[in-house]
Amino acid sequence: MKDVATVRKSFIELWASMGPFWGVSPATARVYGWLISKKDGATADEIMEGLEMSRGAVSMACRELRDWGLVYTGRESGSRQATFLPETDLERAMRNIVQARKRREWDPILERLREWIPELESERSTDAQVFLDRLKRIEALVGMVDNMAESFLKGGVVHRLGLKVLVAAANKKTAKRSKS
Amino acid sequence: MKDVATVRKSFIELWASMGPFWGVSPATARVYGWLISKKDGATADEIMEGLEMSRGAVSMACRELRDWGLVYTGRESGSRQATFLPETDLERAMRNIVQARKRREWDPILERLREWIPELESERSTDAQVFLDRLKRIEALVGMVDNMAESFLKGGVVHRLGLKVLVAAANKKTAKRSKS
DNA sequence: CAGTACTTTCAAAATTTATTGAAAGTTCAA
DNA sequence: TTGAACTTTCAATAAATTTTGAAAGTACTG
Repeated sequence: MKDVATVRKSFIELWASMGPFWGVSPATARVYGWLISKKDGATADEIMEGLEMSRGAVSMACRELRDWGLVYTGRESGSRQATFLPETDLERAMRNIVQARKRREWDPILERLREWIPELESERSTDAQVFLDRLKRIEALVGMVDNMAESFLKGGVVHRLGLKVLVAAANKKTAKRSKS
Repeated sequence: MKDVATVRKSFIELWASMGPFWGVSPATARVYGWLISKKDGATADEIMEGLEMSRGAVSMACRELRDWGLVYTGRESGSRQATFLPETDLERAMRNIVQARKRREWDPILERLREWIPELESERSTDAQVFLDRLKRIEALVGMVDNMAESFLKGGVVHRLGLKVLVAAANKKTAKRSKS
């Protein structure tokens, strides 16, 4: 039986290692993980102490988290010190991240792909035609993922769609099992 | 009107910048992008020349791409030199990557989350209870994404699901427009 | 089986990215 | 308005990652 502190520590490290995947540095992710694992919000000083980070690092991390909509800044009355509160609705957190990254990274990609296709249309060489064909396929695939992301952002697709997929997957498994 | 060489160059740089997102280094992604943009496969020397990379770098990149199932090694008869051919079915390429990353990164995460939950069940403090509750929510969300990935890997969900989503999104848009 | 053509490895160098902490900036109670 | 309390910034430093190329390894040909 492990105690809360041990699990918390492991959890925070796991969360930190997932940071780069979501587009934030490990230190930033660590702060979010730490906040999630605590009952109440925390001040910069508490975070500093809890994670052994410098004041500057905590400040940077919290600002980034606020930009992502993963942390809110509260203010205890009678104090000047800001209190940081994590977004605990993880689905909303996920949506925030997906939305921001889509805008920053995905949309420009799609735009550039769509720019290039007409530019190659008039080229005659086989080489150009093969390249054009591949660009079109890439555009189609990227566009589709884009549409899925769009739907996800426009409301709880996670619920509507996730359930459908779950059921479909379950049915498939059963079907396969009964065959063999 | 831009020529093929210009578009190719831009495309390769875009592809390189997407590399880290998929889990490969920019140099590795650059090689794949270059291969996709060419009609035929290429030898290590041709890649070296085309991308101004060292022999070692090309060798590393191609090995990594082969590990991911994104490049096949052919051998021209009468020559000792290996020819590298890209996987041009991008949906399959995507599936290869998703599968590999899921196994390497996602599955261990889920496993650890599921390990921690029972360890906290017996803790009494409010702090532990709040943390436990959040872990459970995370587990549910991660588990759901996992199921979706699973379905995607088990066959052309991209087609089945992607179309549904597309249609749903289109319907929604229409509905909204007719309201306002 | 020896020679040559090609490939892979890996330690060192270069580059990129993340972190720190001291200084500048901001806010608020009095 | 002032000064203390707190926050942010950013240049310097540290860490991590990527790239290179020379040396070692492998396999094909005659």
